[in-house]
Amino acid sequence: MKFKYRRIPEETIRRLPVYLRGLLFSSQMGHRKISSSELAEFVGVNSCQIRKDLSYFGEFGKRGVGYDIEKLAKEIRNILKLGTVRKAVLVGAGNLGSAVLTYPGFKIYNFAITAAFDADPKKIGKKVRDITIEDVRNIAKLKKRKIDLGIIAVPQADAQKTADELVKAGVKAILNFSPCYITAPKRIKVVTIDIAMDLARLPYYMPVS
Amino acid sequence: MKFKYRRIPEETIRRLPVYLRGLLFSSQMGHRKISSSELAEFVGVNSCQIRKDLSYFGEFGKRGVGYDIEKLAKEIRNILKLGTVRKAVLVGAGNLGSAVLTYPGFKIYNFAITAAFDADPKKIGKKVRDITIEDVRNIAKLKKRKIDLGIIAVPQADAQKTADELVKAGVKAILNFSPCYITAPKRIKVVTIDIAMDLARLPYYMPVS
DNA sequence: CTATGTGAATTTATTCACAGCA
DNA sequence: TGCTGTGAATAAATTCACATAG
Repeated sequence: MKFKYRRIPEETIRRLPVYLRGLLFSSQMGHRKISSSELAEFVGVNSCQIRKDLSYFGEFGKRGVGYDIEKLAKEIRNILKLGTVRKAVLVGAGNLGSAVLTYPGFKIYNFAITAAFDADPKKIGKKVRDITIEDVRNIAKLKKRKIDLGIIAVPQADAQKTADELVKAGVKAILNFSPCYITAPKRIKVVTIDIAMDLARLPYYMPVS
Repeated sequence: MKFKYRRIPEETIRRLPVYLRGLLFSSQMGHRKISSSELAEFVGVNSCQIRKDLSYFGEFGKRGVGYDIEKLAKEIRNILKLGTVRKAVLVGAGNLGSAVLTYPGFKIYNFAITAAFDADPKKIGKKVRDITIEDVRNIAKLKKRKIDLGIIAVPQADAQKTADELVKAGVKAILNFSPCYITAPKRIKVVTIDIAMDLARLPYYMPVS
């Protein structure tokens, strides 16, 4: 790389995990190397987009050949800082929260949910997998446990309050499943996943029938 | 509106449900009208973005005053074609699928999940809410039931096959929760929600500590 | 010859800035 | 005066096109 520092597009960062997923998939199929066009097939992104995205971080391929899958996967993990295990906490152990707690897809990115909280006395004390659900009023005590990530799956009305408490408890980023906009100090990255929101725009694209 | 037809940005469509959610929230707080800057506060989008987005579809506000909340909400519902009830089908009633099935947030967009399928014999025949889980091999029979939307929450390996079957069964759009890219004829809009994917980019934004 | 890496061109999206209406 | 609606300006992202390395 000729080391011209250029601003890295948000969209590029959003796509890197997609590439990583594609690489793992291809690797599981027994492949060792892959071209940008082959990867493009797997992930639904065009090939020069992929090359451009990667070029922000270095030269990872061999011209005329393609990319070594293991090597590229490692590079992407490195860029995304997925190298170390990250502890996460879940707040809100309702239907959606419980699904998140048992979701197997987090492990490959080195995330481990190590604590869960809920406000419902009936849930407090219960065990889901190896996690005992704690009283939401004790979130503050999390601080000692060095948790990097907060996952919010509480009702809309409690979401902002929960976010504030998580920030106080020292999380560095928040994944929000509550259907609302939440704010946090700008050093804390917040990503909101509102499943109804993605649903709501589908009819727009449907033919009038 | 002076009726110059301009291409409507994808991003605008993505934001309309966000505005709608903000309007409903504001309405619940007892407000009747709202300015673009007030709405901007609620939804975390800047005010001229909101005005520009709306301007693609018409003139819905009053200068010097703002927008009538009910009226604007109605207009947005109309643009998004949320006026009629849409039937949806869920395929895959695991943890995530079940959470989707019980998710309360779909109703405000006029979606109703009216059928659910699974491959697991232990689940087939069981009832979740008022839905009886059917055998996944019977998806083809859906065709008669005029379902608009397919929701996929099956393991990665079965996702594409499920999508193909849903397309054959006549769905007009697909919401995919499986962690993989799926293809469909281009008349069928596919939106993928991969919760691990959104998680995976958070460490990038975390300070090195 | 093949597939990468990348400036340049193009397209798409956002923000500015202000005219114009209530 | 206050806030909308919108061209024009700017910024961001994508795609082209090709020189370059293996």
